Amino acid sequence: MPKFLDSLPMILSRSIDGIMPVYRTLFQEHAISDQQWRVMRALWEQKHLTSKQISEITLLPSPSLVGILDRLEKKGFIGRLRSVEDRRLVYIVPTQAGRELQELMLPKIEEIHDSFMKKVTPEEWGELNRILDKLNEYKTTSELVLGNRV
Amino acid sequence: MPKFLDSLPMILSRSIDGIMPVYRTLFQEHAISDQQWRVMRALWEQKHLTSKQISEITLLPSPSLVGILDRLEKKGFIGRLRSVEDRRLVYIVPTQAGRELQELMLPKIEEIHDSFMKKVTPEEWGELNRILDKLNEYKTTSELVLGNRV
DNA sequence: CTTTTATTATTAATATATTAATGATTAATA
DNA sequence: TATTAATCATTAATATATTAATAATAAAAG
Repeated sequence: MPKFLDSLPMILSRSIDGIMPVYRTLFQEHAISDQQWRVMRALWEQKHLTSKQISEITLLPSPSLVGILDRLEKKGFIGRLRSVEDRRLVYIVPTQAGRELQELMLPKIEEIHDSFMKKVTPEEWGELNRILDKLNEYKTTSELVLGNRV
Repeated sequence: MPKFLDSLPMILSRSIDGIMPVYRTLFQEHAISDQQWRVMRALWEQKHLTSKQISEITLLPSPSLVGILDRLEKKGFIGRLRSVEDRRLVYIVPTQAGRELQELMLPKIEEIHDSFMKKVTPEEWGELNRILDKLNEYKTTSELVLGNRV
């Protein structure tokens, strides 16, 4: 009988609840939210992205993204550009102020990341990734055939 | 230079995004939310709890809890009882319908839990918990003295 | 005993998540 | 080509998260 607090959703939630405040201190210094930073961070690695691509990269749901992008646009960190080849697409691009924010924040984000990496060995970090991947693997064909439900 | 997608918040978010839908199918069959189930589940293990205790156990923030409890009360799954010894406290108790819901859902929740447990070895499960705990350990005194920021 | 401080649940304001639906546009098909 | 189906961004409605504040009550301090 697994205890509630030891269930998979709870151990992951506790972990996130412990980790995010460390980042959030930095976010608050720049008056942006977790989600808003996720978008800016995604734009760092690939200069311009459609709304849908951002959703896939950041894991932020499309309907939420509309408001998040609205607020980033209002703050002057991004711009929206309607595509001419496919008029359904909207390209999101960082503004000058957006790029400055990225360059200001990214080093500190990496500092925080490093501070977490120092808490575990590289082997442990690899194990963590591998185990989480295993937990998220889809059921195999044989399991399906045997009628096992998830 | 750690890639955005390999950062700690992102790997945990991806994991949760992969795991919760499995539970959510069950939740939807009973027309309750993740959070509403968390509260009912907490009440299973300890028959009556104050709002604050529920918040600590479920990791749900107190202000959110007010609405969550409102909706559970409206659905007839819980009741609120003002304490007589300390009139600041409100005890939350499952109703008959609430207990029936718990008994209906808990076995299936445990089935889902078991299906996840089958994906990893007991050693891996232990490792996962241990590594997550390590990542959430507070900085040591020596780190603080050395001026290392998190 | 009175004033101050803490605690509990709650409200308020804003941001985000979830699910379903929609308008505009493009791709696929008859 | 005309119609149908698919895609993208968005809206809408409701639920939850975040942060700050508040009313009621209790505990602590003077």
